[in-house]
Formats: sequence, C-alpha cells, structure tokens
Amino acid sequence: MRPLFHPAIEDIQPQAILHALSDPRRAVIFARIRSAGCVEACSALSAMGDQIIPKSSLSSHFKVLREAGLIHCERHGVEMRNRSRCAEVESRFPGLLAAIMSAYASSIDASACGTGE
Amino acid sequence: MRPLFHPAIEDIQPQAILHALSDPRRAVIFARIRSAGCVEACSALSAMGDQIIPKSSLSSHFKVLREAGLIHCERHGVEMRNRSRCAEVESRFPGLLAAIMSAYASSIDASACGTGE
DNA sequence: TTGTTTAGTTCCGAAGTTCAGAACTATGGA
DNA sequence: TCCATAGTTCTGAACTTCGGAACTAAACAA
Repeated sequence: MRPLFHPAIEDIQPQAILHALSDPRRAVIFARIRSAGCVEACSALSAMGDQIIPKSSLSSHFKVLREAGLIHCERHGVEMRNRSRCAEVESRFPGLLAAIMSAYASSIDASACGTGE
Repeated sequence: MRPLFHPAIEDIQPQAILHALSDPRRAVIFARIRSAGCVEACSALSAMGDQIIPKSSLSSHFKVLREAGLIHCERHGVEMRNRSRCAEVESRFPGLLAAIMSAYASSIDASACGTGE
C-alpha cells in the first residue's frame, strides 16, 4: 500500500473542494468527521441513512476528500484515524466550508419538511 | 429546440451548485456573468485565457449552470441574454456564492504569484 | 419570399470518471 | 503461524464529459 498523500495547505484548490463536496454522500461523511472532531474508523461511516456504502466506494470517497485537502488520515494499527482539516481550509478560504455545510443543512431541512424524510 | 428549463428557487440543490462550480471554466463563466450583471451572448464568453471553448462545450456548460439554478437565460432574437440568479441563491443559501467565488479569486491570486500567469 | 449570416442546440463517438465486487495488503491478537 | 479486521487496489460495467458535424431559429439583405 502506497503512503497516503495529503496536499499542502497552499496546494489546496477550490475546484477540488467543490468537487469533493458535490457528492452528497461525501458531504455527509465530511460533515460527520467535521462535527465529531475525530472519527476513528472509515467503516464507522459506511451507514448512510438506510443504505450501506461498499468498502471500495468508501475508500475512494475518503481518497477524494483526502486529496482535496478536506481531511487528514493516519493509520492507527489496523484502522484509520480521520480528522478534518477545517481550520487550515478556513484560514485559506474563509467562510467556504461553513457556507457549504450550512447550505446542505438547510436543503435537508427543506426536503424533510416537504417529503417527510 | 426545446424550451429552456430553470429550476424554481426551492428546487435548487447545493450539490448541483457545487458540481456546476467545480469546473474552473464554468466558474469563470459564472464569475463574468455575476460581475457584469447581464452578459449579452454565450459566445462573448468563449475566450478562456488563451484558449477558445468550442460552441458545443460552451452550450453544455451554460446548460449545467442554468439547471443548477445559477443563471437565467432568455432568447433575445438570435442571441441569448444571460443573467445571474445570485440574489435568489443568496437568499436560499446565504454566503455560499460569495465564499466560493472569493475562494477562486484567492487561489488565482496565489497561483499568479507563483507561476506568473 | 428566398438565401445568407449569426447564435446556439443536439447528436454521436471517443475519452475519461465513477462505482462496486473480488482479490489483495497490513496490522493485531490467539 | 493462522485468523480476523480494516482499508486499498484492480477490474470491468455504467455513466459523464468533450468537441466536431449537422441542425434549428431568428434577423436581415436582395
């Protein structure tokens, strides 16, 4: 297994962040890591509502988030320790993550009102 | 030619906005429409730095921006009148567009310093 | 009216991306 | 050493994007 690549803060591109978070499942994964501060394992995030994300898909979602500079991943024995890089991203692109995550939160609220989900 | 589809403001999804703006060329197109208030023709935006975007690609970029709810397009004779829907999007997702566009602006500044573009 | 020009859309094949199952790697514990 | 657990990589199928060619629609001149 090749070592995990994490971009330097100055190499983080807005398009990579937007692309990473334009997938609602990745946005949910990131929101959980962000709010938890530190989420122990990737597999802890495989349950997405009533469906399960396959391991291989989950792994590639984490790779996209990692290479976009949104999360930092570190091996701890057999499992992965994931933490968000919010503070770094915030210092480089002020307000970006907060605006994106609150947009998602408000659209979930709106759809919950309408459809009863 | 089928009539142009524009989503209602309450049907605009954050993932569609992020996807639309995760392409730097679309982000540039949108930035120009946004700052101009109203850009007369699609073809006015085909020059992207030193390269020209083909008509068919340009047309599909406009379609993505339109269907994401970011712009409003209207036929005026032979050409298209495009205007941004910033105010509507701002009222639904406060701060989102400003944060995204300023992230792009700051990353262009940063790369201009490094590479001399 | 008819032909020409201009502006944009649609079609379609090639190239690239994403998804998820199967096989694999790496670590920890019995 | 063997097994279980947690993730990664490989692979092919499904989907998306790109751009050239052909098309549509409006404006205008003859």
